[in-house]
Amino acid sequence: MVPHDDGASAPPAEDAPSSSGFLDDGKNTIGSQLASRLREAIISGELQAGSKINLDKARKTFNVSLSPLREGLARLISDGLVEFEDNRGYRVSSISLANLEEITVLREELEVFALRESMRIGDVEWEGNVMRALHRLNRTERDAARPETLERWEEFHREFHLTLISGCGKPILLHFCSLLLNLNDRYRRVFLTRTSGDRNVSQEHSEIAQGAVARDLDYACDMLRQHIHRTGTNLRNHLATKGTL
Amino acid sequence: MVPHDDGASAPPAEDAPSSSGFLDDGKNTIGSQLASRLREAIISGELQAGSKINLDKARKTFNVSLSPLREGLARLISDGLVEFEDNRGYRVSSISLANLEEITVLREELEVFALRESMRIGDVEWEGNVMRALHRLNRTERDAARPETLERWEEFHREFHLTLISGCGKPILLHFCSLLLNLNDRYRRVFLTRTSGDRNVSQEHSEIAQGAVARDLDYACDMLRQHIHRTGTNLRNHLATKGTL
DNA sequence: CCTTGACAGATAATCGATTATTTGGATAGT
DNA sequence: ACTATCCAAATAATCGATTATCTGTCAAGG
Repeated sequence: MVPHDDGASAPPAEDAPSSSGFLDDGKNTIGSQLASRLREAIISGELQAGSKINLDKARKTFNVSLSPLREGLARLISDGLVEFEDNRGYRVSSISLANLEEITVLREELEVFALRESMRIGDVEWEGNVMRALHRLNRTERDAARPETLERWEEFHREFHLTLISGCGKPILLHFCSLLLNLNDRYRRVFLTRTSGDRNVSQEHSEIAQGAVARDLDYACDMLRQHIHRTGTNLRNHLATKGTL
Repeated sequence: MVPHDDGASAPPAEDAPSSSGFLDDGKNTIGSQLASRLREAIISGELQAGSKINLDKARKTFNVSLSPLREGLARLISDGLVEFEDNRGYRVSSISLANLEEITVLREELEVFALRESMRIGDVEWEGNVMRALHRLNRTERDAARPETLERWEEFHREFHLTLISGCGKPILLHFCSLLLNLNDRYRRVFLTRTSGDRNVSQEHSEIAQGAVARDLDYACDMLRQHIHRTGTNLRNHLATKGTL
């Protein structure tokens, strides 16, 4: 058995190919790396919603050739972050009130359903993963002044929600939830750099997680639904205020 | 230089299911056309589930270059019909009992939810579309001896189910349902060339549609759920019998 | 002044060739 | 015999250049 160097994500050297590293995991091809970079650029708001993606400029910006660029963009289409039309190219998916509301509603339906299934059939390892994800999340500070803490918090937050439903044994459902989470996170990162004053998000997460491992189906599902709903409401308000739609 | 076309080149405008399409195309690029051809090949079972897709062979089979081939395959990944791994290429998604059951369960959840929403907010035009889709479907014969009737029936059947939920005003949800329908249709086309004897599928569709336009929420949803469930059960039985899984 | 059509620049799609990676099999060492 | 290592064929990824398509502009005709 190979020691699986887990731990914190090692900062990948900018351009260091395989030479000495024997543990080169996932992101091997340029296309894959691009997909990650583009995804981050879109979710973080660096690439504005609705804007056109000029292949030539993108090619120069990222110092890659067309083929891997298209490859990367193709994956973001699967993620719902990029749209495409024949002969007309790619553009960053638009945001809108209706879109946000749909995402929220679908998260309430799907994530809650997945949580229920997880509680129904999840095993002890799942419980452990949930508690770990909760702990890491609540131990991570979220300081709007330091962007790197935001990014880290976002990562752990996403991880927490996915872990929560990871016991459901339904890969397609997990895939759907993952997409919705992606879409939702973009709204939060663009419009919400801090938590609304009247919420204690850490406590909300704790309540959900503890209800989940205690297999208190109705309680946990209700907490999760409210959690999602509150976030949706907050986002809607900020979108209405700041957004120029 | 002109790409020489061997005999297989069919008139590309042939399969125009666009009910209202005065603008003929949409399938402009080679990549788009390939996506359609590959999708049909997979759903119909021509390309066996789980099999590897050799790019070189596929390139020759379809008389295209690598770029559009990858383009087309990328779209099928979005559809869940093809899987991909870095440096290891593409393969047709596997089928399994668990996969079938998940698809069925998710269809029951999502399609029924979408139907309810459609009945709640769908307009008169939606009602009309439903009735038209129902009529076309029930007027189309399904003769296992003539494959072209099967294809046509499948097309109308898919169209019916999508139309039924098209009034819900939720594009992402519709997208999810469309994917699930794709995945489900593959099972049916591989394992069920005719309807189970104890079912009257036309009547089932009629009941759903009429309940829908009558806005009888609970009735229509219940009928749809049963309809999906029965299909799932039938498929499971055939899969257990014929399939070597 | 408005419409129509043609031209040119911009942009996307595709190709053929090249480079990188994986995989299976042969070979050498224990 | 068994394992590890290295090679070569197969396969995927990437590149640079070419071809096809679109889009805006401008001039001619009504």
